[in-house]
Amino acid sequence: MSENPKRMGVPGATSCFNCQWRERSEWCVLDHEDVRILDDSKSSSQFKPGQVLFHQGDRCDGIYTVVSGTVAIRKSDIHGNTVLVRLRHEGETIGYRDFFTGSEYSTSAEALSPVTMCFVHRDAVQELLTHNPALGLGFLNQLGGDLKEAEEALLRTSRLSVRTRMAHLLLTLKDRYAEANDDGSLALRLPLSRQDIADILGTRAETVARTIHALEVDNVATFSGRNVIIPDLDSLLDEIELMDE
Amino acid sequence: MSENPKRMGVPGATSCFNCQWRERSEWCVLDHEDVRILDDSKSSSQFKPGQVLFHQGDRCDGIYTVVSGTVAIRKSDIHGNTVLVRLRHEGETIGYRDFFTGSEYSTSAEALSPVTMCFVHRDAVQELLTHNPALGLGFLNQLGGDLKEAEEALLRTSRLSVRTRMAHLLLTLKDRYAEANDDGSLALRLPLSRQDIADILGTRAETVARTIHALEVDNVATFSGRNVIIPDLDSLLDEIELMDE
DNA sequence: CGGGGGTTTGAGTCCGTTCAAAATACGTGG
DNA sequence: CCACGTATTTTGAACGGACTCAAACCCCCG
Repeated sequence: MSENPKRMGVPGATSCFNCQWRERSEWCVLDHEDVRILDDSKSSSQFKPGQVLFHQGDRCDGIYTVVSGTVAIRKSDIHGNTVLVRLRHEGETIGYRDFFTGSEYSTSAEALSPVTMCFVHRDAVQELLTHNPALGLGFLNQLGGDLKEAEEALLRTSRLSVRTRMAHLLLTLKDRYAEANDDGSLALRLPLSRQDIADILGTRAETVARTIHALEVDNVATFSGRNVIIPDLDSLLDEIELMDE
Repeated sequence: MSENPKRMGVPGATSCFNCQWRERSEWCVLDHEDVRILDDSKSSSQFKPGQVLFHQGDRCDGIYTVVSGTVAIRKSDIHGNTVLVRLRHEGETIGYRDFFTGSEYSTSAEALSPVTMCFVHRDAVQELLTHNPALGLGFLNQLGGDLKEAEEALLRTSRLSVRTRMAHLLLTLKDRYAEANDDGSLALRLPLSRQDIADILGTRAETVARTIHALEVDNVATFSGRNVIIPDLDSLLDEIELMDE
């Protein structure tokens, strides 16, 4: 988790050449020459929690990659109501859908924690894409994964109860946020408000509160604010059962 | 609609060079040389209504394009329950998501009408992709569009009533299937069973029947089997109203 | 300490589900 | 072409999960 303590250093100090996140992203297919192009055109920046990386409707001029932190992708309707669509974490890319399909962002992005981002301008992306067809395949793969997730979310939302969906959400969040306690239980701090949870589950904040209460009664998970304790992973898994492959 | 009556002719008789569907698909970016590769490796075939093009779990060895007819994409869970995920029509491509993300199909495809398909083997796709980066961009664009649709469907399912979603479905189907009557009303024949409609809307067949009844009472649409008449498009549009951009 | 947003709780209602039965459409063979 | 068996569709009645509106509560921060 921390073989390189300098990864949180000053943004400008990091070159794409030795960026460990690049190795794990779709940018990993680039050769030396192309990495130089990437390095020249990328700019990185930091955001405080609550800060907005871009707004829905803004011109989409390139692609972001999360270097560290958690980013919320939100979508707002005509009434100004805004719903959380998904989360993005370190190593993941942001804004590439709009980059490939339209000229402006169809969502907004907001930092949920202190966040470091890298931005690659559209010209550079375009150039790299023609240089290296494998890069396109990387994005194709990424986009395909997102589509798969969206389709699964659709099935979950229309066939599973809020309680089951809540359990499923906890299960996915634990992979990224949970740490094991000595007694075998799991502890995690949610990056989300109750309203955000409601948005992801496709329900209301009140229902989320009630569902959380129900899970506590059955000792599946204990909530205190954003801190969650899962005493036994198995009982959480039992909540699922009826998922398709 | 019919400047070329021969387009429904024997599959083998059509070359990619003068295929009007190619012009409108992501294959349109290919140059003369690449079209030859495409033409050499493509094979076309016909399917009767109800016939399956491929099963979930089959090896994905290439990409299909619909030349004519309507294809249903279905997903089945472990219990064998199967749900309709989406429809694909002439000019659209099938199976490219699984092609780019995995090695086997995550869905099944079934002909809903007499269907003619073209199949391009993975080797040819791979070759064309490296020849021509623009082809990758085409698929990127396609995939991005699918993702956008899936996200919108997700929001609709979790925030709109079944009735509103039904109206929305009719609206999208009319674009492809409806014909105007002399009295200004629209007539269309649904390619879907009630159960299929229920799957798309994320509800039950019984609820679909009741919703249809309700729409008839309010004179928004009249159903007789799979035949639908929409007396006034405006009253159907009124059912929507609360959609986001 | 006194807001003020996010969260929880309560009570009542409604939409959609469930299970069951009736009705209709459909395909097949006589 | 009709009769029959099966599958789909419709209807009914009862139930229940999630929503709505509203008030109380609790932190967090100034």
